[in-house]
Amino acid sequence: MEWRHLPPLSGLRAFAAFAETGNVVAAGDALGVSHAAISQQLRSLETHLDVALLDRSGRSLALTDAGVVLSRALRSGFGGMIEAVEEITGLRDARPLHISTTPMFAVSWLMPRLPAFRAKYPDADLMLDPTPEVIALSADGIDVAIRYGNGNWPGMEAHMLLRSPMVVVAAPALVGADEMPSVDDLADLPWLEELGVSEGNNWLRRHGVSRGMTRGQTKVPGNLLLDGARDGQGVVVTVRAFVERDIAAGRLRALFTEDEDDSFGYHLVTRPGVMRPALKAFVTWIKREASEAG
Amino acid sequence: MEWRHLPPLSGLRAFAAFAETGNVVAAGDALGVSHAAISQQLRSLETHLDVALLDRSGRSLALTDAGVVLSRALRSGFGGMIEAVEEITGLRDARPLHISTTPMFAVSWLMPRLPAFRAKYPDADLMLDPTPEVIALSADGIDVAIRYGNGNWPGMEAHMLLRSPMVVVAAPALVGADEMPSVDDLADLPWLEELGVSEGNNWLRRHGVSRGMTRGQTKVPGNLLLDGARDGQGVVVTVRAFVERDIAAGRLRALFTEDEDDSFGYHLVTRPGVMRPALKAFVTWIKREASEAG
DNA sequence: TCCATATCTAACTCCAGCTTACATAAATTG
DNA sequence: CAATTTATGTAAGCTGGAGTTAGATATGGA
Repeated sequence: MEWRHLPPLSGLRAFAAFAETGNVVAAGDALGVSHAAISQQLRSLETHLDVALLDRSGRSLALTDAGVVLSRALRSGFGGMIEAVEEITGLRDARPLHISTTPMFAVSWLMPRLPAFRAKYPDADLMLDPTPEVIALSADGIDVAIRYGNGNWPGMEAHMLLRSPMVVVAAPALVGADEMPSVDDLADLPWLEELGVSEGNNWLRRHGVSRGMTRGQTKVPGNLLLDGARDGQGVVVTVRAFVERDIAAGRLRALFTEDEDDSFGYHLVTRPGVMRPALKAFVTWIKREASEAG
Repeated sequence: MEWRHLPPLSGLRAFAAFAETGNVVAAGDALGVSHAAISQQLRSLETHLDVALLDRSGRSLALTDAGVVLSRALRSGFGGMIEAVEEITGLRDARPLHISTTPMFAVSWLMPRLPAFRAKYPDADLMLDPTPEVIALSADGIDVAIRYGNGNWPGMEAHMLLRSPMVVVAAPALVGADEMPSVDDLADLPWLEELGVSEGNNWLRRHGVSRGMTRGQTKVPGNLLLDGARDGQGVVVTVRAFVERDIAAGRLRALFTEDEDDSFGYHLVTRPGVMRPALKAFVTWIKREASEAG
């Protein structure tokens, strides 16, 4: 280990806290010190490394490219350390299982099944983080994440829970029951989008759709998205499995189904390594639950 | 990030250095401080966490289970930080590519091919670490490892270079040219083993052989192993691909070939993420080299 | 232009973390 | 079994890193 290359650790800690919070005051709060302390540490770290980590134009600080690289390493580095400390001091056992998922999956799949888990493992405490952003598992104390994708998360282990393509749907009230609207028609219709990052928005971005159609978009909270679609308030991009029954019942029409390889779907994403008992129980349970549902 | 759970960083650093070196004096040298400083840091870390990290019975310190857990997290945590710092300060580009491999593979496969790489990329500096122990790539600044296994390294990306089972071989001079020796006969023959951890020793351990046959073992440096086998000095466990020609020419006889699934072989093991240019060149080159050889 | 909201700087304080020197304890050896 | 070697532990004092407070400075928006 090349310890000589390791800068003063307090500077790294301050920088990591700043990168996490985005401003020096909040970083100071996070570490329990004053904002001036953070400011000094940031400056001394930059002079020590002789690398610009922060872009000081403007009244707030932004990370440079080098700063982003460093902050990522620090986030996972300190995160792993904190995790290990929690592990050996027993803080981790006492803490509830943190499950990160998207609002869409939480509402449509996970929450209806949770009572069964609670019944089977009454001792396990769960904590759902329905945060749509992709996060580094170890840094935030997340035990397991459930994400839509093709199973390729570098450094992570993924297990398919629900195989399903993306689909564009709308209520017959909006697009009519018979004729298939053309692409141009779709662009003229109102669209409902989920707030923030979500499966649907990722799909739109991947297909470069969002740029072309700035008009007629309505941002709604994820849990209201499907209700809005059924209600004819707009066109929605979502995961097919969640609207299968609506389509069958005629409440929604599938306007376009993504014909990707069938590796896309919701995956259980965990870190390699040993799992604590509560996590193991949850993972085993959800895998069985998924295989029975599929 | 739960910064409250992070102990004083100097204590963690001292502990990591101690875990790496195994004694307080060497740890002090590594960090450029006195042994007393390490000793104090270790003690204060233990009292801070209220967890026994060190077993103080005997005159030297040993890690407890909790200590091992923590040290692993620290090793990879600090390692990643150092790596990121080297990255953004440009120290990394200047440094030669570090390739960790086993002596067996280095001698039998890699080194004969290296001149071709040098000819193609004269600017790239290489550094072979023929260390048999499995190491954490990021902590020691290793860019890529080449290891025998089934491709399952959690958190790593593995690419098959040379598919081959293990085989037990000996010279006809030792076991005769015709009759196949029985298992009991084998136990009576002298065995050559590589020093330290190696593919062959791992195989022996996996099969529980080493315990039963303490007599007649000779430990030799890896590069002399095959010469000794051809010379009739003992029975050797090795990777079949390296003795294929010796077997065909009658210099060695295959006494037993492992009939495992064909996922076993030498793999190129890298960390997920972006590679620096020199590494990318090497990886591309060695993959092509391997596919042409196979 | 003024105000709110940021970050930066200066001066001062203090204790974490270091060094040196000595103590202690366990293996090793004659 | 005492002497020696080789570890780690402890004490005491020094010093600079890391923090605080208070005030300066810069930017963006009303």
